[in-house]
Amino acid sequence: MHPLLRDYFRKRTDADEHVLEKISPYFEERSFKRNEYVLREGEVCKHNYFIISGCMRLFTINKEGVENTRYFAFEGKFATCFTSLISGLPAFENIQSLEKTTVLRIHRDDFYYLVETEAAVNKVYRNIMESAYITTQRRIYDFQGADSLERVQWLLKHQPTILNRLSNKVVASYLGITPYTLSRLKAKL
Amino acid sequence: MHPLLRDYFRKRTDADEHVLEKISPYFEERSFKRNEYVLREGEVCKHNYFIISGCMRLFTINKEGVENTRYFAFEGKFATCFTSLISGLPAFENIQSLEKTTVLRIHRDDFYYLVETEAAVNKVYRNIMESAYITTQRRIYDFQGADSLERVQWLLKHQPTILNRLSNKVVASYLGITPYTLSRLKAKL
DNA sequence: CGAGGCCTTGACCGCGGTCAATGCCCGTGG
DNA sequence: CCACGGGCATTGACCGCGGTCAAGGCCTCG
Repeated sequence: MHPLLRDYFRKRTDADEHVLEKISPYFEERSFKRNEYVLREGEVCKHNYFIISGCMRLFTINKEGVENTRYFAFEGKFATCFTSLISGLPAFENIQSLEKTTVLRIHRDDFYYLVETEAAVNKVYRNIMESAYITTQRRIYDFQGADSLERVQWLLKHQPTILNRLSNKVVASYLGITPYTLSRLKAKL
Repeated sequence: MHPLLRDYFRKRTDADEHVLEKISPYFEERSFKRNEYVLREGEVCKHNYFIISGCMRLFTINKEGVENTRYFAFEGKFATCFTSLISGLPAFENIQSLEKTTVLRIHRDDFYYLVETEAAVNKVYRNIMESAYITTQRRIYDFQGADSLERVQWLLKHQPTILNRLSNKVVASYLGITPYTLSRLKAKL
């Protein structure tokens, strides 16, 4: 089992080496180029991706073509479109790699099989869902009523590396403002 | 076990009568008056509430005193502050009954004990978290970039009863607009 | 070297928030 | 039974934030 994934399980469960080796074969390594689409809106999401290196984003595109980024996943995090993975319905979200990215992916059928049969995976899954829920709620809470300046300051406080690592366009779509406004605000600071 | 709660488990698990009767004693009945606070920001949320009759809302108040309602729970739904229940940390959200409300509540310690030991409760919990996550994501998606008129139309389409059952003030805080704007838009339709 | 993509910056303006005034509904108490 | 008061809904006037559009510059890559 890859050391990053081993760490992930070790931090969240008491799974022993035997269990980890049992889980390991269900994951397979894949690579994506910079800006490659991993999942497109309308497709059914078949995999859960654990990121070894690089970065992905989960985002939607509304009917006017405006992008809204929900989530950035960096090394050592899972990324998938849960709304599709859970339901088996077509996704309304896209997943895109923002850098050259290497992942371990697990098929949804295998994943949910393990959730049902392996306590460690059940626990990790619960932990992922809980974290995703809390993070989402927290972000809504922090952004509600916040103007554009406050949103940028929020990012500086909570995820400052993002501002340097990723393009203005992508960051702006995360903050719910336009790249123009973001550019003006960066100039001020 | 109360028939509404029994239905809830029956729809989501294959738990038999024996299991349901084992779970049942962990729930206790409570009532709340109209507009009573069930949980205040800063308190730790100790219970998960299953609503038998009436209605509650989960909401935050930002530093300017503006309310933001996340979730309405009606009969036959669970309501709690998960961000606090999961972490054991003080809530940044409030829970308030909007009508005279009767609930079955279960203590967080009992609840997580059952999540660990009873497959049916584990499954129900997963189901709740998944639904909460999907609902939140869906709402963000539908609201992103939507102007005030589109938000009201969204509510008419998805939860039309809310517009009659609850006050403008509360509905507006759910839609992320002011009661003034909501009032103007209702006049138009 | 040219094309395309992104960043920057200025000018414009419209949506919706804010504030204030008024009216309505309803519960409470004299 | 009526008078009073508080809370909410309604509506008009105002205006500011931030979105839109356009132009220009820079960088990268083929």
